[in-house]
Amino acid sequence: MPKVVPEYKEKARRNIIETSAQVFLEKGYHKTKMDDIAERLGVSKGAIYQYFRSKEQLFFDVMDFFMHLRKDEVMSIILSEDPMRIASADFIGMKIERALQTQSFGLDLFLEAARNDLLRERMTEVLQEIYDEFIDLTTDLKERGVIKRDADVGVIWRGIVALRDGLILSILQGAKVTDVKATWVKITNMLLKEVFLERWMDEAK
Amino acid sequence: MPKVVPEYKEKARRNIIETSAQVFLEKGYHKTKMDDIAERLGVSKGAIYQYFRSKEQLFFDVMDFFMHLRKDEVMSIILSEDPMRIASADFIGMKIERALQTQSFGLDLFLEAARNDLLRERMTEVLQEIYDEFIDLTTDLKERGVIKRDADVGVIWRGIVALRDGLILSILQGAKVTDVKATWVKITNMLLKEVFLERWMDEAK
Amino acid sequence: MPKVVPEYKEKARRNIIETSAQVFLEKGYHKTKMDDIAERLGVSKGAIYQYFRSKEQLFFDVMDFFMHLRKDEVMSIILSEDPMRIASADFIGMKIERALQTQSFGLDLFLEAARNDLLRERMTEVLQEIYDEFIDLTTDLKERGVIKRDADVGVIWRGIVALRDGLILSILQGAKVTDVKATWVKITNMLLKEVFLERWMDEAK
Amino acid sequence: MPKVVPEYKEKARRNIIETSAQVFLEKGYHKTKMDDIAERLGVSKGAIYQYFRSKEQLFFDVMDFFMHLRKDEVMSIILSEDPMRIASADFIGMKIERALQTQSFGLDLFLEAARNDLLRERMTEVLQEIYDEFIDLTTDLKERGVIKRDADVGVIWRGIVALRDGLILSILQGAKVTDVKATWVKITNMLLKEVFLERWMDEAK
DNA sequence: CATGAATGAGTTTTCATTCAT
DNA sequence: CATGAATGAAAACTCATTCAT
Repeated sequence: MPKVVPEYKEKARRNIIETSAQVFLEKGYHKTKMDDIAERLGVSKGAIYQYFRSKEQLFFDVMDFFMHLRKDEVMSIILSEDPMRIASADFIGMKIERALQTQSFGLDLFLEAARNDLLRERMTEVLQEIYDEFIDLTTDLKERGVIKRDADVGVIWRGIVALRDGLILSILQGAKVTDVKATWVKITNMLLKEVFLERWMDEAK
Repeated sequence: MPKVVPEYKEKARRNIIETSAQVFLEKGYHKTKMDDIAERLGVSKGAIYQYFRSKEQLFFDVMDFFMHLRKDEVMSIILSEDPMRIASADFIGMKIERALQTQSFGLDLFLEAARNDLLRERMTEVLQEIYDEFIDLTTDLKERGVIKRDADVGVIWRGIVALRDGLILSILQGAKVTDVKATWVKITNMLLKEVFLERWMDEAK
Repeated sequence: MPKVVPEYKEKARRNIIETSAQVFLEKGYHKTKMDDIAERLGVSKGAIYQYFRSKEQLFFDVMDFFMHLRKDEVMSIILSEDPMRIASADFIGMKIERALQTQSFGLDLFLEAARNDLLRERMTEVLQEIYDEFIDLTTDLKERGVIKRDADVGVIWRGIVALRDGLILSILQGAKVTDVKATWVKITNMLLKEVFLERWMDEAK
Repeated sequence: MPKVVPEYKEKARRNIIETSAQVFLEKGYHKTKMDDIAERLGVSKGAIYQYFRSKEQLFFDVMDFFMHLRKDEVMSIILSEDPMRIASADFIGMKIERALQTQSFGLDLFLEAARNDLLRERMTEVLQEIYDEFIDLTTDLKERGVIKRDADVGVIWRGIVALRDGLILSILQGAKVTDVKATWVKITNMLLKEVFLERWMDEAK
């Protein structure tokens, strides 16, 4: 490992954040010990403190990382050629799998973050950013005749996101995977029909 | 001699559970200290240990209490004369208010519970109980012509519950109350229309 | 030990302060570990934290204790029937002995305290209290013809106190005990002659 | 080939000592981190370890440096044409200013050193050196009729040094600057009168 | 030689749990 | 039974020192 190059430090930071993200995801914030993270990284505890002032600060930066992941994820879906694929069993299936693996899908981390004023503000900010880009996009799509002019896309989109999170939560509470998948496919289809013009939907299929 | 002691003990247990539930709701599981609970109860820490082996056991029983609360709540809605009131801004408004007050609405407690094998099983059980009663009820309603014969009520119900949880989560992440209310009203209406016969819905209004 | 009586807690606090004072005196603030104090007390570390929020707070209270000790000491000398005994080899001898035992006589603790704004203020306060009582007393002594009307007792008193502290410091730096004693006797005699009327000094002898 | 390397090394050592001395003075021994010193020097931590085995060894050498400073200071005063200037408000004023700036005037460093056997011995040694030179000088001055033949110059000198240190300490404990200056001027004048012949003192003015 | 990232032993602090009163 | 002081096993964080680059 080249330690003298200037980029090294930034790379190391990045590495710590991504590894910590994994561990936080698996064990939750409170059950994750700095020792756990250090062990996973294969370094000593002290090394982490060279990059992050405290566990709280590390969590802060991990959450920032998660938010950007989420944003990128949402954007990539919206901007994809086939937004209808959201309404597939596969789409939710992937989420479910990750939820079952990590026992949380990060929902508890977001809830933990919601208890912190600074992080809550940051979350609101990112949410707004996503929403703004989303609205720009849909305005364009309305003009191009892809989605209905009178559709309240904000409502539909918020509904889809909430449905996803709520269903993930139900999975964690023991709901059956098949039930959850069926629910997702049925309801997202209903919601998307409210938004997309018939003609376009047929083509998408 | 009347053996009042066992009854007293049960009452005391109950009291501890309900008070602990409050505190867990407010502060989350990990941030709640046995001291906090004892203080809220107005008793000494030692007293709690007379009724519960450990903090974990207490949490276990508190979660059991919560699950039954949830079940009762769901049942009372389903059995009410006017199931359509679910699809009102007021209904979700109440939830939102509580979420904002407690910073969690208990979602984090359920997630914490999901990490515990025993509790997760228990949750699945209760969920199934609710579902079974729900199916009984809807079979009856189909026969009485209140809801459509071909409606997949399971999907709709799961969707509504997931939507509620997901929207609460979005509130905690900083979404605007008005947006969330609008989303709830719009989508639950869509979902309920899928289930109830037109005629009945008009009457309900 | 009766633990339920209300006075117990105050007694325990007192005990911790006095024992900590000893240990701080012997090892200095930074080299004293909470473990050291706990061990000397014969209790666990945790017990100390039931009475003091932090090591810093404990130090604060220990310094308060020291200041009152100092005040009482000064007062008892001033109010004694024979203030001239200050100017004796025995008087400084006692201080020297304690300084050699504790390697500091607490001077380093006062210096440590001087770095803390709150403690410095508190020290100034106590100093002023001592000074005020001192002035009251000397005004009375002037009227009763014990000390000279034109004597600047403030200067003399400050000089004596400074001399004591400075000589203690020199002892810690390796000065010879006999030299220090001789210095003390000679100079304090000079200073007191400036203040007391001849007649009275003869009597005192 | 000129062997400049060893000279360079000595210069570097010297530089580290002087800079460390500053930092130790400002923050005290325990609160000074090797990082602080390295940063002030503008070099890396590792570089310091090329010249000093450990923080303790560095402190040792810094104290040696301080002792020589003190010795030089004392000697320059004694050897100056006008020893009476010691008894001026300006003289103590300078010390006070530095004490207030550094919050210690190094007293805590000397106390810290006093706890170390090796350093205490070293201090005693230097003290003795100063004292010996001092006695040589005063013997000469007695013969030249500058100071009284029967004066106990050792006592007076020790008194003055102790007074200085004691007053500095009182400043750090919150004593008023004007009070301290007045005390210094008054008492040093008294002490010097005991030593110098009248005639000489008049001239000095 | 210089660098500064990494180490790891130590230190403060917390808190569920116990147990003498 | 109830109390709450004491316990002790963590856990976060610090920093002098080392060593690969």
